[in-house]
Amino acid sequence: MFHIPFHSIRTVTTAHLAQTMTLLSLTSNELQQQIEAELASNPALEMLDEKRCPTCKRLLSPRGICSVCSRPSQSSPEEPIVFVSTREVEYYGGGAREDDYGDDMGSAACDDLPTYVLRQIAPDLEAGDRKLAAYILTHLNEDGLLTVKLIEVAMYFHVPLARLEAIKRIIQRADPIGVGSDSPREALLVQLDVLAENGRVPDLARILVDEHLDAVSRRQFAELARLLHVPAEKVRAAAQFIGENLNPYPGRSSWGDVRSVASQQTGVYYRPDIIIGRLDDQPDTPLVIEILFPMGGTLRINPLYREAIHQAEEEQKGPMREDLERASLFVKCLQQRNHTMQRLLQRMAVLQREFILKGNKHLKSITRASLSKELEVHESTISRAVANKAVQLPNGRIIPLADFFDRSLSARVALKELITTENKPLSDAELVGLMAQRGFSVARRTVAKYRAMEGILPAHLRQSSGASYG
DNA sequence: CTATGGCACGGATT
DNA sequence: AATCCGTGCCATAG
Repeated sequence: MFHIPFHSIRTVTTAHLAQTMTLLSLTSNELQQQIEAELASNPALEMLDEKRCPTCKRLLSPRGICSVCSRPSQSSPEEPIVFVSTREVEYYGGGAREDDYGDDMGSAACDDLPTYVLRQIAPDLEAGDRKLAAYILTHLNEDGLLTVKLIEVAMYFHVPLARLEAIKRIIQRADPIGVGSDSPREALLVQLDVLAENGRVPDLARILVDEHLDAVSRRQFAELARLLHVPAEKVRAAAQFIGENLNPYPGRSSWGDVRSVASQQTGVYYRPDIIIGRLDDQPDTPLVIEILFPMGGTLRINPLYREAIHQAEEEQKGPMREDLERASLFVKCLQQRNHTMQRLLQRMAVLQREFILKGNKHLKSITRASLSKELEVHESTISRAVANKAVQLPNGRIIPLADFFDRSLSARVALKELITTENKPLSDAELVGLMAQRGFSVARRTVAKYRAMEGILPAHLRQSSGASYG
């Protein structure tokens, strides 16, 4: 059964459970819609203005306390700070309706991706440019790449090419970064630019992507090293960086079939629901985990409405009571959801600290079941809480929350390392031995599967990446 | 004969 | 109860 945290046991109805469960599995933008709908249909609910912390701009708790700035004297940096926040949720939710986006979007009732991108960039565009952007966005293929030439669009609309190029540049920097590029190469370059602004990027990466993408994907590191007059090791490192941080097909990062497409699972994802950062961006400080709440302000029951019941006509009282009941249920469910998410992430951050800070290699395989035991909730609660949510890590990467439970990720990373540093192509059977040494006991067949997932060719088709003489 | 990929089964996960 | 994942067996390619 469903475990309720002790302090919130009270009027627990089945409706409560059902609604909490559904709310739990919602993304923050879905939650936003849910809340908006509820707010619109139920007069007993009201949204208080948001109050923000003057120093860090994060949302204050109803009592006016900022979770970050006035945090209790943290005893250890291991303990993460977890809180619900609205920071950085900058939807163009205001006046934007679908019909603002122009009429020429074709019959293709836009997939998620075009609308999603358009929402982000709409505020940055003139009204006229929005139409152009919408047009461009409807000509993306499933990989998120452009299927028309800008020059054609320019002729079609009779606008200068430069204007379209400017729009394209804006699109490319929107969330699945690199979306709207002409080629995987261009997408990668944009991603590199953006990453370079936020952090360090191997200097080789750019030239590799720009001029030698083919060779990189064939893993001809030795030749590249010779060509570029740099150590092979640097080439490998840069190539690895590219593989881990960039995604040549920005569109493929949508939910669902992530793992089936070989080597695409390290993609760029959509808007995060959770942001993990470090306090003041200092190393060795507690992790700050923000569970994004899609709307500013605090949701509560309208006290005036409660008053109004007493003065209402007798036959009105019934329906009004119901409204009130629904409202308080909804608020409770929301609190419940936030509470669960907080506890979940709190625990998760402790368990997977290494992974969060140092990357895939350090992922511990935790199962949802084990976590549910620790937190004393039902397994399905964890499942729902984890489903369909994206986390932004301190290094800026956005991954599905479910990746925290990937049983084989660290094994795959190890495998990739083995292969990229091999001197002669190793057969799957040989890899089994090496993997065992590193603490991964897997079957030969499984090595083959991991290889496939990472998009690594079988041994006999692999270029020797070490010295050409064996 | 060796290295791989396909299919299918069973146990774990959801 | 449905689905996913690791693995064993077998066919096939080199």
